[in-house]
Amino acid sequence: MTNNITRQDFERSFCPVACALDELGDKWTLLIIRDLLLGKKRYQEFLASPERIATNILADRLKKLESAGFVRQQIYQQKPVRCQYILTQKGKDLRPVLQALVTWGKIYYPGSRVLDAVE
Amino acid sequence: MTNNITRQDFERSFCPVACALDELGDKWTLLIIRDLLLGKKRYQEFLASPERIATNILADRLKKLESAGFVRQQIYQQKPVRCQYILTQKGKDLRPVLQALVTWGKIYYPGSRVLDAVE
DNA sequence: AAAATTGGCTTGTATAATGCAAGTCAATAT
DNA sequence: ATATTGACTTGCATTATACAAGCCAATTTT
Repeated sequence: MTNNITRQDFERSFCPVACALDELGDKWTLLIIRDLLLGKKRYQEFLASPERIATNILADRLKKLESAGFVRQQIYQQKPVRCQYILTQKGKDLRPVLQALVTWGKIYYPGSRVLDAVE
Repeated sequence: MTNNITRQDFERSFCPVACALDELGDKWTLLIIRDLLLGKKRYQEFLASPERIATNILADRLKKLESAGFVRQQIYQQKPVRCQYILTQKGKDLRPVLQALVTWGKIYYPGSRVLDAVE
C-alpha cells in the first residue's frame, strides 16, 4: 500500500448515511450490534435474543461484521477452539446511533423496552 | 377504532431497536428519509439522488412509509394530479438518528459528506 | 397539429437475500 | 456409551432487490 489513509470506494455514493447503510442496512446487523453493546459475546447468546435469528444468517452477519471491522474474534478456549466476538472502536462508536434509535423507538412503539444488559 | 392508543403487535420483539428495524431496516428507506429531511418532496427529486434508486423500489418504499405513518401525501396540483411527500412528526423525529449516523459515518468513511439541503 | 418531454408510476424478469429445518463435527458431561 | 453443547454448514423454498422497459395524462417544443 502506498499510503495508509485508504480511500473508500463509496459503493453507492459519498454520503455517510449511504455508506453506513451499505454495511448496516438490513433487518439483523444492528440487532447484533445492539447485543454486543449489551455485553453479549457468544454465538448462543445472540441466538437466545428474542428476535430468533436463524443460525445461517447469524454466521453470515458475524463474518461480514468482522470483515467490515465492526468486531473481532477472540479465542477464549482451545480444545475445542471457541471464540467470542468483541466490538472494535468502530463498532463501539455506534452506541449513540443505537441510543438515538432507542429514544425514538420508545416513543413510537409504546410498550417497547430495551433488553437488560448482560452481566 | 375503540381507542386511539393503538397497541403495536411487536413483529419480532418488544425491543425498540427491533421494532424500528422492522420498518426501517433495509438499504433504501433511511435514504428516502434523509432526502425528505433535506427538503426533497417529489418523486423525481428522490430519483435524482446519487444512489440511483430504482423506480419500483422507490414507489414501494413511499407506499410503505406512508402506511407506517412516516410520510403523508400532499396533492400540489390537479390536472394531472401530482403529489408530494411530507414527513409526519414520526418521520421528522428521526432527525437525531440520522444525525448520529452522519457523525459516525464521517469518521469511518473518510471523504464522505452529506448532500446539500434543497432550497 | 404532431412530436417530444415530464411526472409518477407499473410490469416483467433475473439475481440475491432471507427463513426454516436439518445435518456436521469436535469435545465434554452423564 | 450416549447425550449434550457450541459453532457452524447445507439444502431448499420464499421473498426482496435490481434493471429495463412500458404506460398514461398533460404540458412543452417544433
